[in-house]
Amino acid sequence: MKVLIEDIRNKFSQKGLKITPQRVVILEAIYKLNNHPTADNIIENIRESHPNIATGTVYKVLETLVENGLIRKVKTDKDIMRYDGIIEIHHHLYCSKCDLIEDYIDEDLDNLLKNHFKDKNIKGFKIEDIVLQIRGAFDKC
Amino acid sequence: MKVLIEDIRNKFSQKGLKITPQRVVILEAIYKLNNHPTADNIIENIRESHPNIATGTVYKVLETLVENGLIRKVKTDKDIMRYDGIIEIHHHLYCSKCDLIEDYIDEDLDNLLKNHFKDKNIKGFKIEDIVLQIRGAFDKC
DNA sequence: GTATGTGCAAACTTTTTGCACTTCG
DNA sequence: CGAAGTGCAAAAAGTTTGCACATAC
Repeated sequence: MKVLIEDIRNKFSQKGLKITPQRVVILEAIYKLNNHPTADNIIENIRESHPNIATGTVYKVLETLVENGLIRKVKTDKDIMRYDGIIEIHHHLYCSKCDLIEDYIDEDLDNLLKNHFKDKNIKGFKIEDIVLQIRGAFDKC
Repeated sequence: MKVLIEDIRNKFSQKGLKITPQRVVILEAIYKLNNHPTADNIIENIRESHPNIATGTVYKVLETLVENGLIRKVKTDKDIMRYDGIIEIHHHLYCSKCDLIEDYIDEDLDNLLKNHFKDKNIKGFKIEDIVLQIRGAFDKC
């Protein structure tokens, strides 16, 4: 994934967020790592270029990014939070043998779901979005 | 939900697990609470009848139950683990306004998915099960 | 009787918080 | 300059661990 700093700066501006080196480097790391990193993965990754960044800052920045829709939290059944730089709706393949979570994009599937829930609505509940957790095993694992 | 102690005891026996009062009361609590309780919800619930149970024991029992397929962990984007007493495949409605997670059962949907993934398989990945995270808002919230 | 399970308290991990200091715009 | 953001260190919250004791079978 090609990551342009200029794009990242624009995203912050569009949301009215101040552009700070910490925010830029954190969002850049999420895009580069692009395998649903944990806060720790991110810290490790940016320590090279930014050794003085504080853990608290990283968590605060991540929270800000989530609130502003620049990243998403990924649901897992571990007690470590993971983050996703892709904000368009997509699904996740969870490996049952290791911690790998891969993205899965499938427009046919999204259309299928859209049609299904157009006919059949859930009473007392208004759907905002649907994400599939597809659990299984990667051949490589 | 009617919870029969005898059923719970049988489940433990079938898995070769010793029947202890702690295990019985914990599984019973999960069935009774049936709203995807946290470890804390469970402890609170059983303290009335079982005031001396240790936190560590509750976590160990929960882990044993998960390993033996008697309960499931529920994926959330909070850092608190939640548990589900329903082990058959079903989907979840996540409220975007509060912490409510409701079960959603839809056989038509399951058939739709089965057909979709029969035709279209994901290369390098063998699907074990699929759970939908349906995010939205309950009218009551 | 023996393998398995529990209680307890301490430790560990991840995340949050408060406040003085700094920086962006 | 002023509002917003950061660093730091302490603490909170949730979970795990190790070991002596207790219990199920």
